[in-house]
Amino acid sequence: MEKFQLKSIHTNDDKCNCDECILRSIVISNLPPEANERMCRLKQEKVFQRGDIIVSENEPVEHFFYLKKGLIKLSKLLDNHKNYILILARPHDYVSLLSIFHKKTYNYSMTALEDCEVCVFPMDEIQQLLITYPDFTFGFLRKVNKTSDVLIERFLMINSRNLRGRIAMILLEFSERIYQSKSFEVPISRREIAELIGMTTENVIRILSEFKNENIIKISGKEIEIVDFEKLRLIAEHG
Amino acid sequence: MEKFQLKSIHTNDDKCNCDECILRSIVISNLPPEANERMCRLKQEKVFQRGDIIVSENEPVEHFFYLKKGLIKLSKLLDNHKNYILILARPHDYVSLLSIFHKKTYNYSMTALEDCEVCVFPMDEIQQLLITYPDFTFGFLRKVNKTSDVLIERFLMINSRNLRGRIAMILLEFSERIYQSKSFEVPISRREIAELIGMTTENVIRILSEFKNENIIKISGKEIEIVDFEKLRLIAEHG
DNA sequence: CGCGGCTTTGATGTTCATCAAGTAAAGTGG
DNA sequence: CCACTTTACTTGATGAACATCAAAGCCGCG
Repeated sequence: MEKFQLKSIHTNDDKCNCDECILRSIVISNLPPEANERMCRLKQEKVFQRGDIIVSENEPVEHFFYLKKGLIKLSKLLDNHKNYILILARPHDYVSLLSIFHKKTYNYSMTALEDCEVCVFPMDEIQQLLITYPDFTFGFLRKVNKTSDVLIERFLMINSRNLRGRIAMILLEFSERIYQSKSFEVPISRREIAELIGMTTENVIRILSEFKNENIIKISGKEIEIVDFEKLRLIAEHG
Repeated sequence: MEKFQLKSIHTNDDKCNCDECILRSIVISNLPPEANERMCRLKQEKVFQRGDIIVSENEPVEHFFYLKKGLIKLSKLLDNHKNYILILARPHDYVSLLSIFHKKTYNYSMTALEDCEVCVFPMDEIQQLLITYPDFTFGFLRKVNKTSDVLIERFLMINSRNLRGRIAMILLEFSERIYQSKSFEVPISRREIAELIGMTTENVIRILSEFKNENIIKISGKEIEIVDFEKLRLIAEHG
């Protein structure tokens, strides 16, 4: 468990490229210019490397994180020993909004699965902005709603399917949502796949092998190529 | 499936008892008086009877509902044939906030499990209030965050437990969270219990019988009394 | 009174976790 | 850089947990 290293921080006060920022364009679309400038001044850009923990469950909420680039996993420890991965998230996904407004500590951990660029804002300043600009708050409200809906729907889907269906789902998720490519390098271990879709590591491996033998996918190590989308979709649908 | 009957609506323009309303005291604590009055004017109180559908999945979002009194179930149809109950909710639980700000249609159905009193506000007026009073929006933000956190945690707990653990959990939930009593009348059918904790009706019944034979609970029909909280908690913990 | 939905119990088979054991890969310290 | 340890991956065998199927009793309702 590598902890977030101070050395990996890299602040760029010189150039502010917030104009093209997704955060700005989506959450805070129609804010007055001075608010944008304020956001921009508050912002610290940090770079996290694959494997770095961005935030840890139970740490005090002192910053709001916006994932600008990269891929992260959102996870949670349950019953003090079992780890669950809730979802893998890309920049648009706003998982960092999930519970920060009602708890003083983070409810979930965020870990970088690729090298990530993250915008970090002091939480108290964000709260100040929320009070000042209702549009801003409203944008957050929408995002928070959407984020949890996606999570909930995913849970229901996963749990209503048998193991083959779950593996099919996650493979399609990698291909379509995360990488937009029929071949990709799985960013997590087999054990983590298991934690993500609620099954054992052994069965993850077994079913991946089955799919390989049925010529649905090709595997070499972490590299997977989807060969037969039709079959995979059928397996994912039926459950 | 009884549909929401117009006859069951009952508007009380005469007396406005919003002063003691939980919604007001929690979400909109420090609003100026004129905002409270506005909320009060907008409000329609409606009464739903046990079994009434308060809102249906996929209906357009035109109202914001606040459960003032009673008990409801939040449910969702998946794959067009399988029904899932997400959670049972009491007035404080704000499940009506779940997805209304990012979709034009309701994402979940709400059904009255007891006779319910519900405050209904026109959605466009709520949005107006949100724009006008940032505190109001911020209160919502906190509640939305909390609501989804509760749901997510519950999902993880349920799915990490075996069937006996799940039944134990739900029994404790009834006793402690919903009724605050060691004996209660289960407000849903065995099949609905199954839909709530992801198992089959038969096994719900079987395990309830086991618990009865092990002198953990007493059952007569829908009436359940918890006899041995210790054992039940052990079963719920271990999973 | 008969029908359909809810409840209950039993028998059966499938799905899945667990255990075990072995290989490969990756990190660690001398 | 090599021996060593640990972690990840893989396959097979076994049994437990759970869903499914079947059948019957119960109750409310038209």
